[in-house]
Amino acid sequence: MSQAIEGLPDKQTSARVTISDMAKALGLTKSTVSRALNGYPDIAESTRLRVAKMARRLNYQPLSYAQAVKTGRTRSLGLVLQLSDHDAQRPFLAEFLAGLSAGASREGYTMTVASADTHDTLIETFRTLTRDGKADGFILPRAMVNDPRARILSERGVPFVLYGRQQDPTGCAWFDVRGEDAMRDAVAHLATLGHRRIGFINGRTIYSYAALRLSGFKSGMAACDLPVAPELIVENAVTRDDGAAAAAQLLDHPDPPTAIVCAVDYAALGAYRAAAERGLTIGTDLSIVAYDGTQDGAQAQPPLTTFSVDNRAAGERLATLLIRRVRGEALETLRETISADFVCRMSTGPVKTQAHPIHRRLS
Amino acid sequence: MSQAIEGLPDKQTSARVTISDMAKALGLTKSTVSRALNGYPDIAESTRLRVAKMARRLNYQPLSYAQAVKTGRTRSLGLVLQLSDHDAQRPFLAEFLAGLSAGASREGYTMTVASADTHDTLIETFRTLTRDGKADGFILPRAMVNDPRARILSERGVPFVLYGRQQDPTGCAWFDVRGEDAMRDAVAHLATLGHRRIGFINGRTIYSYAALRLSGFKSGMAACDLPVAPELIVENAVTRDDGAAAAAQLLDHPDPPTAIVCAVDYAALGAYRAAAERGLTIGTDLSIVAYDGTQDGAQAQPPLTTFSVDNRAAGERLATLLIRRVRGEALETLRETISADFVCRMSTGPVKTQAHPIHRRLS
DNA sequence: ATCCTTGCCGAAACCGGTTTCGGCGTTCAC
DNA sequence: GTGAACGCCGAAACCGGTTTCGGCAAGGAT
Repeated sequence: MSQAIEGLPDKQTSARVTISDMAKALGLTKSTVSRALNGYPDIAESTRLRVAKMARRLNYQPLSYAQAVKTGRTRSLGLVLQLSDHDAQRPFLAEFLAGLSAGASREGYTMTVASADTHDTLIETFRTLTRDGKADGFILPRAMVNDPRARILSERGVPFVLYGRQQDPTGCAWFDVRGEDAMRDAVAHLATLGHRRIGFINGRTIYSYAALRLSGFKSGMAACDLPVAPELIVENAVTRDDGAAAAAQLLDHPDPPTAIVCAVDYAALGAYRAAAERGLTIGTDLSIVAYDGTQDGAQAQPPLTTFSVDNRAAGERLATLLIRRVRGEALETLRETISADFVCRMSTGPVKTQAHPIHRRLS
Repeated sequence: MSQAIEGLPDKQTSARVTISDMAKALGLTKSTVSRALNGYPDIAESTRLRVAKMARRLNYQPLSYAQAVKTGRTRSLGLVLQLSDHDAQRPFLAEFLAGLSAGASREGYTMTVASADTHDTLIETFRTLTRDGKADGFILPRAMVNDPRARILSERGVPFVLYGRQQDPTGCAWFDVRGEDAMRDAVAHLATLGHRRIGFINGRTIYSYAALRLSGFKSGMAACDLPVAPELIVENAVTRDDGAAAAAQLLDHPDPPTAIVCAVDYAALGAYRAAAERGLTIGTDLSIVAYDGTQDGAQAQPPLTTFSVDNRAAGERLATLLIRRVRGEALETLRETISADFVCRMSTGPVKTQAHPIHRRLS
């Protein structure tokens, strides 16, 4: 099948080194070479070393798809993009993907990515991808509270790692950034600036991060001896428009907050708009802390105080965790979390005592 | 190798249909089945139909990696992300990738993506990816004037398709959006608004799009009988900062432009900043037309008049073109361009006759 | 000395496909 | 009626690996 493509030299000119070449060069059979390379116990340590050395000398690397015929594993990690997420993920993707492929390639793995628009095509994609051995396991970004992807893959016995956590950890490996800690620290930061009436704009509650960040906000309030006002909590805001609407609701309250914690940068950027429409200056009349560390937050006027998450690093960790999972490591050792980095910029400032004179609280 | 992973059912429970199953079900040999499926001429039309029908009934799909052992082709398209592009690509990537994988999966292909940070790792990545049969061909986003990727792949006989064009088309298939037409139309649009002194902020000249867009700008000026002022042309501006600096240079000129065409949305957003610093209102004091159709442009104040490119569609086309290339189609039939869509928003307006009274031209 | 392990490796089957080769039965020309 | 050509399919080799099985030689126990 070496049908030369018109105008191009034959691909086969740079011949690959096969296991038979190795065997010939070593005076062994290919079965021995294979077992030596794969760490079988019935190979003498001395020949194992000889084989390894020769492999390095000849730059031999087994063809993953030739291996796959027998083993069923192809040394590639799957990622299925969900296009319905019109909200976030967009700016993160490049960094995230770079991290994933870096982590994968370090172990000789590659990333295969597919996409799906509807829920049905999503599970169908997982089905065909695993059936056809296109991926040995999957990265599942944006863990949901009841994640259908995790359920399906568990049923089918396909390894996966979540970006995000689950209440019920059975069957799940994961990596996550502790957003709840960030929300707690956000409240603490605002409290030291004198804010006592603090609102919270949460992200989509279908995702598991939302519950965590809300709990972090609440525990932060409790830690500062501040009451949590249910009327100052809005959920499911992830876009600028969402954030503007949510912030409008908070700011139009008879007893409005002097500060808002947002679970998502873009919601905060929407809050900027709502504030501007009401003649409030961010950082003085209204303080805002968000979470994500997007470029747009840094570029905003004023620059957004937020918690930055390193999506590249997350990708790297997820890839290595998944590889370890594929290799059979136990779930318990495959759960990691890290913290987000506080980036203090200009959207937070000391509370303005006379900010809302009419509705001022007497506490 | 069916080592059950702890806590998960065995993957083999959902047994695949192999070509031997097909052969048995049809009372044929697997060689006949294979040739029937692959369109060999020595198979009776009647049996070809029987085989095809059975394949559909049994939902048979040959294992790509099993095929690859013989054919060397694995039905996957490669994409290598260059992390050095800290500028654009970021927001496009999700849409672009979605388009790629959609186009690929329609033909039974998958996308394998890798990343590289330096130039050396870049070519090394291509080398190993092709050597190990991880991809049958490559998508090369952001064509450069002298593209090292195209050179290497041509030498090695590996199929590829450029996103962008080349002056020397030999050996190259491509897809591109005609940015030069957009720049021409941008000038025409500004000219009908009365602008005569128009600046141009170009993108990176290492990329092939820059020369095209510049020529489009110039031909647009010529078509409107406007002189091209070399002092009003700045190149290599792709970020906000770049754009701000470039716009500053133009606006501080003794005879400043009343309108600026930007080859890149983000540069235009930087120009917004430079204009604001000089007390100029975008849309009245200074008109700006850009190109890309980013979200940030739409969100800007005022919303940016720009040319929107459909990166999802581009990805789809690129994938199908590459597949056709891999299948051996001639290069000449594998070159496509489309036009960008003009999105008229608020950053352009009629020229203000007394905009810069002191330096006003007497033309 | 014999028997049984044990360590170590070769032989061969196997995985799921593709591709070459050869041969059978018809059909056609002469 | 015979030979050649052709249409169609089976048999078998092959691709580059993995894995099972068996056997040889050395060493230890008896």
